[in-house]
Amino acid sequence: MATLADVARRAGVSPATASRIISGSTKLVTDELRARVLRAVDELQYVPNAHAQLLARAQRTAVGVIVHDVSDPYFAEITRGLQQVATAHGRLVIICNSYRDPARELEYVELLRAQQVAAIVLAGSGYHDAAFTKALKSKLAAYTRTGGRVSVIGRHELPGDAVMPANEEGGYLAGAELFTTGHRKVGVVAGPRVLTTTTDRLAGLRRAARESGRTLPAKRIAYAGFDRDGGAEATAALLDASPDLTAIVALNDSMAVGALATLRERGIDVPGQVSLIGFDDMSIARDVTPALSTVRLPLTEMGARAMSLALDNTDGPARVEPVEAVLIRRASSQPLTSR
Amino acid sequence: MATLADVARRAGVSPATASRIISGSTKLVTDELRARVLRAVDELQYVPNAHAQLLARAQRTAVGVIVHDVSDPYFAEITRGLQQVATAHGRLVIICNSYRDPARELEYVELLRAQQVAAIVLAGSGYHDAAFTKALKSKLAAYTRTGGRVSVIGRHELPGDAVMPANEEGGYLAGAELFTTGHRKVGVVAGPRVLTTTTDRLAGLRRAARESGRTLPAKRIAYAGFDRDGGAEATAALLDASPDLTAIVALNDSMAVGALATLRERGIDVPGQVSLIGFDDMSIARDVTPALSTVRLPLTEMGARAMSLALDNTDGPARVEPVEAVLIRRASSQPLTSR
DNA sequence: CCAACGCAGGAAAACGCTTTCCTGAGGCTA
DNA sequence: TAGCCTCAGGAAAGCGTTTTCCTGCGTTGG
Repeated sequence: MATLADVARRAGVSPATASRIISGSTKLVTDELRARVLRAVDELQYVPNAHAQLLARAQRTAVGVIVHDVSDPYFAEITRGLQQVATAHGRLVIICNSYRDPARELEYVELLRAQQVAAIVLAGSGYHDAAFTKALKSKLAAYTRTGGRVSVIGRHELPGDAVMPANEEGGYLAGAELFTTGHRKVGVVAGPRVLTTTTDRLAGLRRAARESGRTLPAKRIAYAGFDRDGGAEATAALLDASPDLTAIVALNDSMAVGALATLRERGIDVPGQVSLIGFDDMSIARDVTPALSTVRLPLTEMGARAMSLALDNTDGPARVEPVEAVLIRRASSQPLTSR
Repeated sequence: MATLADVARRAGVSPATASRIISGSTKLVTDELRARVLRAVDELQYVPNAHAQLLARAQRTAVGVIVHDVSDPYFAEITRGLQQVATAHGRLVIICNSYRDPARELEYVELLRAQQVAAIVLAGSGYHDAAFTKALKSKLAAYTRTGGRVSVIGRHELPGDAVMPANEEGGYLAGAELFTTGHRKVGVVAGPRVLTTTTDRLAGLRRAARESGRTLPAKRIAYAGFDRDGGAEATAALLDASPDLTAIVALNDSMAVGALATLRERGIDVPGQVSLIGFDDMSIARDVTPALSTVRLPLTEMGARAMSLALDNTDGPARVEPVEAVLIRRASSQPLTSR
């Protein structure tokens, strides 16, 4: 691997001069030397060692992102927004997949700190796990204390700026849509109960039920993995326990797609026999049949805003940016009365 | 930011000893000192500077991956495989999105080289662009010359090991399925013509046509972006140009989903009036209605194998691992004769 | 004609760590 | 008791950059 010293030697200049030319310092250098150095760079195919640079200039440029899984479309969308803003600012982003493992999440905070990132964005849902939250808090605090910036999507209990999707409100919208149009027995296909996303969305559904004088008994809530197969599985469990459901809310669109598969498999017409509402409005929602009613969250924008917060290092109290949820009516749900 | 020196001072030992304890050297150290150092680490919330470590031990540990876009499900799947293997080997992976911009791809090779990655995996399709390919080749050669490893998915003309999906064969399978069951006018919804993936798959389709004594005239091939909206757009163009098509092949599943949307919009029954075959067998293929016939490529496995190749640094000639394509028959296609 | 100044370029310190090499103390054998 | 070996721990030399500070030359102005 060619080093700066090699380049300097070949060009017959000092490393100092070579460095100045290569990394564009403001200091003036003759065109003559400049040309010699650039030629040497070209001939040696020299690329500066980023780690040495980082060590020498005390300037951190990369940013870190911790998500549950980039290949999950939900996070893919968010990540797209994060990337957009980061690249616009000339920042490299390091993406870490925690695969919903709190321990791994903790490790990644260390790793990003070790990488000297300028900011860390936590894009995954929070956990209901006091010990873990405390540990995470302390690690993040240590990081911010040394000048690192933190921003999170959701989970307000952490230090740093936050982008707060209206999960509760979104759950409420979905619930209200069903309960106010005659549905009484509504099942919920829910993600893991340890995730705050799950509980927040559920809380909204409960509020909607309450307002319509209904309830959401435990047997009408099935928890499973936050993906397609989890949705299929939970829906099967739900239908077995309460065959008389007239509507199902899935707590994200992936699960809703799984629900659709199970319903189709059992020959249950959607929305004829059972109405279905998803959550997130991922692009697949338009493409399944029937098209999925869902609660839209502007995922890409959420990512972009979280990164903007992380990169904007003005002091001051932690900022919280709310993000609105809006109900999208499509073909998979209908009033019960219309039967 | 606490440094190793701070820890050493607090523990009353030399930096050498502290380093040995913290990064687990084989050298023996008394339990007494060990305890003091670990306590200091804990109190100071010390995390070693990864860049300084990298500079000191001349040992590269991260690996780089260049894809078109992680949030595209095709690459998300591949990336999942890449990550799995990398994490199993204790490697950090740096993901770079080129967004199908050759210039950016070139830049990222430099960047990864600067980051001293142990290997670079190129997971995006190749381009038909001689100047670019030459530039890329030379940059990669400079990298391998200094001990870096390169592996690519597809595009065999680059140096290094390769995982070669059977794109041509897959195109052939899709084409044969249609041409041998009575379809004569088959349209193609294709990705950008500069991508080798597009041309390889098309070549397979052409071969199938030829074998059945048919052709694939230019007017029955519509090129567009390799995503859902591109598929919708290309399908519209195709139908306008040739209203008498009885089948369409989309060169990936995202485009197929877009095609489905356009067909539905125009009230054209699938597969009643037009048969549709996609490519890749992404999970969405099962979930649209009708379920999509498609050519399956084991994407996650391809990623895993590419990373394995990249990480296995035995010398020798470049290895090429072929990956088979298999036709999956679902509801979106049927023989023409059955009408 | 000399002092002062401007400016191009180099020497060397610093960044935070690892690791080789060295030191000195203790324990063993003869 | 002398000599040697073992072993814990420290000093210091890197790793590849950047950057501060310094040098020495050529200009300029008085």
